[in-house]
Amino acid sequence: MNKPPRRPMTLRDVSEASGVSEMTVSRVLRNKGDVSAATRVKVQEAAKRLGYVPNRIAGSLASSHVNLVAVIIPSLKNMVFPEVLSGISESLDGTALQPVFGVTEYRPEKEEKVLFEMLSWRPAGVIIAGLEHSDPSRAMLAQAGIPVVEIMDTDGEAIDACVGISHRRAGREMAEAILAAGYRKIGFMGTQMPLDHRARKRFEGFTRTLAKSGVEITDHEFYAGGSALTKGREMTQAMLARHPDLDFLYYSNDMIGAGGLMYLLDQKIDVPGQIGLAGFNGVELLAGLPRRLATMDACRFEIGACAANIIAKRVAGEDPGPSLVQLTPRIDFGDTLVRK
Amino acid sequence: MNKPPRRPMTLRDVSEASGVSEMTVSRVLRNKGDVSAATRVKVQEAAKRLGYVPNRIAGSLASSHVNLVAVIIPSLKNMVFPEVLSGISESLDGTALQPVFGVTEYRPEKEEKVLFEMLSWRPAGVIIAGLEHSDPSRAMLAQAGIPVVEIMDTDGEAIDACVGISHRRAGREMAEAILAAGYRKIGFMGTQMPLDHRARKRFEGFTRTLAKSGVEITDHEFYAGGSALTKGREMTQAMLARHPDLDFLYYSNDMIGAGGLMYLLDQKIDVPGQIGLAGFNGVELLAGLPRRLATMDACRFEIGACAANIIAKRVAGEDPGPSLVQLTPRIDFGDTLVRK
DNA sequence: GTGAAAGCGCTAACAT
DNA sequence: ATGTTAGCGCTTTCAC
Repeated sequence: MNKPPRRPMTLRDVSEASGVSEMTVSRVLRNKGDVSAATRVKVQEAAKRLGYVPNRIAGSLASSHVNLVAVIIPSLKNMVFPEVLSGISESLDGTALQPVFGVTEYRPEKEEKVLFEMLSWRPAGVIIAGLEHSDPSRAMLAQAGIPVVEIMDTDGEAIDACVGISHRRAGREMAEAILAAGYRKIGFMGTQMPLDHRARKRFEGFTRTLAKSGVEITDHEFYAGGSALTKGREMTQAMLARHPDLDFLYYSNDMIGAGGLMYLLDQKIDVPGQIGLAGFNGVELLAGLPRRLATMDACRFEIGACAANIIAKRVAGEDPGPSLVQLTPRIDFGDTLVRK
Repeated sequence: MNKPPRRPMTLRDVSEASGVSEMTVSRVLRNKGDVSAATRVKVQEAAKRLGYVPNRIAGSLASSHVNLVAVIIPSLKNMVFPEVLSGISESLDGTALQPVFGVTEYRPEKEEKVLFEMLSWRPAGVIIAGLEHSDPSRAMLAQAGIPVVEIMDTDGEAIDACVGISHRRAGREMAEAILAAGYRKIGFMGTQMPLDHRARKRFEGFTRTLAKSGVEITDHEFYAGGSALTKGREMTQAMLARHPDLDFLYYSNDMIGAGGLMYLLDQKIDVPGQIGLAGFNGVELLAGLPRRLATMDACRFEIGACAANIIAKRVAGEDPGPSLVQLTPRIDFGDTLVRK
């Protein structure tokens, strides 16, 4: 039985074990340059036998190439972001690039910290949620000299590239659909998140469009914490108690919308006859509900995949295509938003 | 307007800008060693003005200290894992350590690749889901000379430390509860995942315990892909069509369980009078459903937090506590598993 | 309290 | 096809 070596293994160990120079070992392990088949085999065997794991820290320092892509998102608790990550992960799968994730909790200071931390590893690119960043954050991104893709939102000024949807437009289109369907007494429910700029923009797009038609939302409520489904239930109940004459409820996400839907069905309220409903995100989950909630897909997976693709292309020196990719989600009317 | 420098900034730039030696600049930036207040201020100002971001690749190579913790999980699509990540992330928040995530898609080869990739960054520790790994993976982990915490499952042989629950026991306890409640004609539904060892162990614990009481499951079905809620619906419908006399349905996760519950409620079937139901995971989501599905908490957040804690303690040289932490989830009977 | 020298483990560039 | 040399940007160690 060999004890595991205390000193981590180096190229030199493989070199000695195989009787081949460090340089050639390095070449074999990276499939770079011409190496004779015989040497190649000798080296590979030695490396495998020893269980050699290269030290990328040294490698990256020497080559000034890093195969990391920094990905910065607000949260992991909202399924939206894991889905974006999946898109990134899958899109990067064929390449040598590797995603590294950081979470900001919707806090600009935390974003700054995480960004600094990640940039200190000199990643090959950055994918970051949103267009709103502190000045130091923007400065860091601009200075980094690497591709930066801001994702999820296109309403604003991008530093470099941008992939997402217009949340103002999403709010606007939902408002238009609701008005077109004949609803007029409208309530809004959303998360209490001053720093969730995308939710804010949807809300703004929504209320402004209503205003243009002379409609003002009758009631609105914002929540924080707790199970979204439960909150949707509770808020819906409370809002209808305050305004029994409401004929439409727009929810800033599908989860609370689903909660509201469940409540209304429990109460035997006619949906969408008496009250119409809509959410946002197009979460796959909802497909199994008794009635399909109207919603709008946020293109989460696609956004991740496309952003990663831009980074990969740029790193490879290929043409990454346009630096602004605006996806245009369509309304899914489901069963809860229909002409009265 | 200054153009962003093409050559990334180094300590030397800060040194020159501040008139202080590189060495002292380094000390200031790391709060190490004695530096006069005057010099400290000079350096900090220069660093800030220039927007200097240290190069941790060089730093880590020189110091052979890396502040990364590798976290390896099967998937991001199942909310369970983002929750574990949140636990890790929060637990590491006070420390200098930073989590780095890799996804295996439940495939041992991919796990091996991801592990190799991550170990090549010489992380300070590894947190990895499950106890089942390929021989090369186990060898890498054992050789790495860093703390390794295997999480989520305690049924097996850990390489180093282990934090999780016993899924066999979870299956067993659920079986016992179901039998105690008087149910006898039992159906099982789960994911078609030969490589999801935890689901497999729950199933084994479940069926073995039933067998001890002379009960064999009447029917079972495994699904792959699609919306879990929808699948739960469909499978439940199909299974009841095959066996209308079933009196209990055990689902390997809460999502398909919720789908089943919705179907049964739609059909006006008496739950839990005619049929009892149980899921697994304790997903917060379900709190808003019309009836609370019986379930068992998988302690996801807690597992992540505890694992991260062990790594942090070990890295800090403190006592990490016992190397096997077995959490014991209790059954939440909800409204769907009650004595008949 | 500060600085100079050496070297972390690897790879680019240049031999041979 | 293989080896040699220099150095990536920082920190450790030791000197002052």
